[in-house]
Amino acid sequence: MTTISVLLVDDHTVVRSGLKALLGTQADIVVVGEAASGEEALDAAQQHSPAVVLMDLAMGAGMDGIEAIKQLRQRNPRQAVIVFTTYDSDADIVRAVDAGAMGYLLKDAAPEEIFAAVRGAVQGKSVMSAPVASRLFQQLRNPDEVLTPREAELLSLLTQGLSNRDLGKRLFISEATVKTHLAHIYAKLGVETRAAAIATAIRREGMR
Amino acid sequence: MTTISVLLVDDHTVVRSGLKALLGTQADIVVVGEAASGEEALDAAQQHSPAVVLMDLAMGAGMDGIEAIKQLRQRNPRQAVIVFTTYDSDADIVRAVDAGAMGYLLKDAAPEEIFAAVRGAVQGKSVMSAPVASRLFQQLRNPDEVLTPREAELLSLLTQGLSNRDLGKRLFISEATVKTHLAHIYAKLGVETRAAAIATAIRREGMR
DNA sequence: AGCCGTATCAGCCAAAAGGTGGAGAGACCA
DNA sequence: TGGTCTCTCCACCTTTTGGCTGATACGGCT
Repeated sequence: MTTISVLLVDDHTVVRSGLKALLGTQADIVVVGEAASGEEALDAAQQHSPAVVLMDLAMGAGMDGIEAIKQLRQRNPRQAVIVFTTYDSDADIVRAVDAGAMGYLLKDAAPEEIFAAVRGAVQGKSVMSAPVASRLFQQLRNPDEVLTPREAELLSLLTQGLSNRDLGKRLFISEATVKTHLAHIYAKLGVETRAAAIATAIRREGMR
Repeated sequence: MTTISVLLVDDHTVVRSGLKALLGTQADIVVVGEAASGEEALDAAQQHSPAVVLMDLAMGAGMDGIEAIKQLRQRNPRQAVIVFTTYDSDADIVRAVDAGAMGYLLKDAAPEEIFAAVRGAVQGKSVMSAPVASRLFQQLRNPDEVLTPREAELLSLLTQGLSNRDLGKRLFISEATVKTHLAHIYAKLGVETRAAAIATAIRREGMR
């Protein structure tokens, strides 16, 4: 039996410690490294070449999880990345899958779920928590309401309270394009104003 | 040296596991029980009579952390409860302290911080994470930044995504008055736009 | 009685946001 | 090849919001 090497990426020491303890009980899984930020994750991945990277999306300052996934995938496409986060936000799921994530687990997942996800990932199988799966399922039924990756990215910045001008600067697009995206976002979220969009995004989409 | 018995309350298996692993490295601290909900916490506390309860505030369904703290304190006032949660929302901090919490730690706290908090708690000392302390300190220094009841009421409606006109109708005041209140709210929250105010209110003030 | 905080309202102006309609480029797929 | 999706951009216009400077009224505190 081949052992599966795993890299843990989470800015919470407690969570890394917990994952290490849980994964340590499995004979075929070995934690080869830990990282507390996106930057550290890239370094650690380079150094240890883990088969699987278990990564939180929200990491305080610096590079966020999505960006880290993109770069990890770019450097080594054979490395499987599993998202391990607290919230099942529609936008995050879309963006993570888009960035190349192989799985999407919630932090309240049972240990068996985590083990199964790690083992599945090395075989090219996607494993996700039930709530995540049901969200994706719902989106399949109403494809008109699914935000595109770009829209999700914009919405995420919108919830920071940025103006259209700032959004444009941040995303390197014109204010006109920002307005176009916003109009689409409003339609998909079923709201009419930026204020309602933010409220909906933070509450329903779990964006924070 | 007396050992300190601790009960862990968190709906995330990974977090409980991590806390157990970290606390297990300390000779004077023993984890005597775990619970995944407020209800379980009350049972476990009855059974194990721990000196300290480390508790998350957000726990899926059922009783929330604040309510659990109140009941724990009511049943055994000598038991110290330390909040161990992800967010440092003003509202949550106030409510937790009000419910009788002895400390307030964030999940990105260093292990040493957690140990110190547990040891401090049995001696009647309050320990809190730096961001939490700085929030409380800030409020003491700048009472000017506390919202008036009317402002809080308006802010609450604002987070529903209402326009100035709608706010006026809802509160039976003119749009001019709404704008005046908003200007004050923006100043107190330290923001410049309605969007940022909503984002701040929902995240920091815990309005939802 | 005078002061301060709170809540109410007005007018004016500049800036931002939203609505409408249109359009081109690139990717992807049938 | 043609259709569809996504992302990008523009112009024009209306509505909304925000900044500023005022004002009145009520209650509590000194």
